[in-house]
Amino acid sequence: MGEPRWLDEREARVWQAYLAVDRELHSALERQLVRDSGLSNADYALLVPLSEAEDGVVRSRELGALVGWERSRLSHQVARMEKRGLVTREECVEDARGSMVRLTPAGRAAIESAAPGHVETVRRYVFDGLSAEEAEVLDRVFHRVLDRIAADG
Amino acid sequence: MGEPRWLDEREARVWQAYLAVDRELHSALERQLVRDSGLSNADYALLVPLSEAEDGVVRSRELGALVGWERSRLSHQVARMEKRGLVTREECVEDARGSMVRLTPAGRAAIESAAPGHVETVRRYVFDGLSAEEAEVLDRVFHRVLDRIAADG
DNA sequence: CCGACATTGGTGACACGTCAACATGTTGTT
DNA sequence: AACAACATGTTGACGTGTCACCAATGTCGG
Repeated sequence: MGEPRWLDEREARVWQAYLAVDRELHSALERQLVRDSGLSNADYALLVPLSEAEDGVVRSRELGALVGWERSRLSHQVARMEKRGLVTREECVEDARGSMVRLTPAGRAAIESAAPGHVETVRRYVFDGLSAEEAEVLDRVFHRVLDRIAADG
Repeated sequence: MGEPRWLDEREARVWQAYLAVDRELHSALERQLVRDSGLSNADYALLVPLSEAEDGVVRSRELGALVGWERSRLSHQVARMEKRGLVTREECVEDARGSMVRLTPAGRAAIESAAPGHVETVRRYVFDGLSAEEAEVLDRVFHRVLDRIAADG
C-alpha cells in the first residue's frame, strides 16, 4: 500500500468548499422550490424531461436515462408523484415489460409555475456571479471528473 | 416579474454537469466507503472531526457547526452511529442542555481504516486530474456561491 | 420451438434528511 | 425572584435513495 497521499492544504480547502456547496445549494434550492411551488428537487428533476417530451409521455427506461437515475429510485419517485396527481403510469405498447410515464395537466401546471423561480434562484446563486472564463473551467473540470468516475467502472 | 431569464446553452451545460457530478461523485464515494469499510458518507463526515478532537470528544453543538448540519440531522445520525457502537453520548458538564459525543475505540479504528482508501478515491476522481489553476478557480467559485447563498438569508 | 440469459420494472427494508413539535435548561430584563 | 426570550437537543412523521430480490417479458443460440 505505502503511505497514503493526504490532501494538501489547498486541496483540502477546495474539497471542503465543494462539500459545503453540495449541502447548501441543494437545500437552498429545495427550500425555494417547496416554498414557492410545493415541488421538491426530485419532482422537478422528473418534470423537466417530461414537459419537454412529445405529449408529455416518456418511457420509464428513457426517463431514467435522461435524469441518470437507477430504476428503483425512479420507480419510487414516480409512485410518490402519481399519488399526488403529477403523473400517471400506463402500459407500454411496444414492450409489455415497459411502463410509460405521462405528465398530467396538474403536473404541467406545476412545472410551468415552478420553472421561472427555480431558474432565477440558480442564476442568483451561481451564474450571475460567474465569468465566462470560470464557466468554461467548471464545464471542463466537471466533465473530466465524470469521465474519471465512468472510466473506473 | 417580466420574462424569466433562462439559462443559455453554456450555462445549461455547466448546470447539467454540476448535477451529474453531484450524483455520480456522491454515489461513487458512498459505494467505495461501504464496500471497503462499512461506513457511509454520513458516518465519515462525523468521524473526521471526532477523530481530530481532543480525546475524541466534541459537544453536539460544536460538532454540528464543524460539519454544517442542523441539530435534528446530527441527532438522528449520532443515534444511528451509537447503535452500531461507533460513538457514545454523554451529558455535558458546563451546560445541562448540552450533549457530548465521544468516539469509541471501534469508531476510531473504523475511521483510521477508512481514511486512506477514501482520500485515495477522492484523489483519483478529482484532484489527480486537476491543475493548480483549475483548483484555484474552483476554490474561488465555490466560496463565491456560498457567499451568495449566505447573503440571501 | 426451447431453454438460458438479459432487460425492465416493482417492492420491502432500511439508511438518510427535513420539518414541526416538544422538553429542558440558560440568559437577560425588570 | 419572576418572567420572557432564546438555546440545545430529541422525537415522530414523512419524503428521499439504495440494496437485494422478485416477476414478467424479450432475445438469442441450439
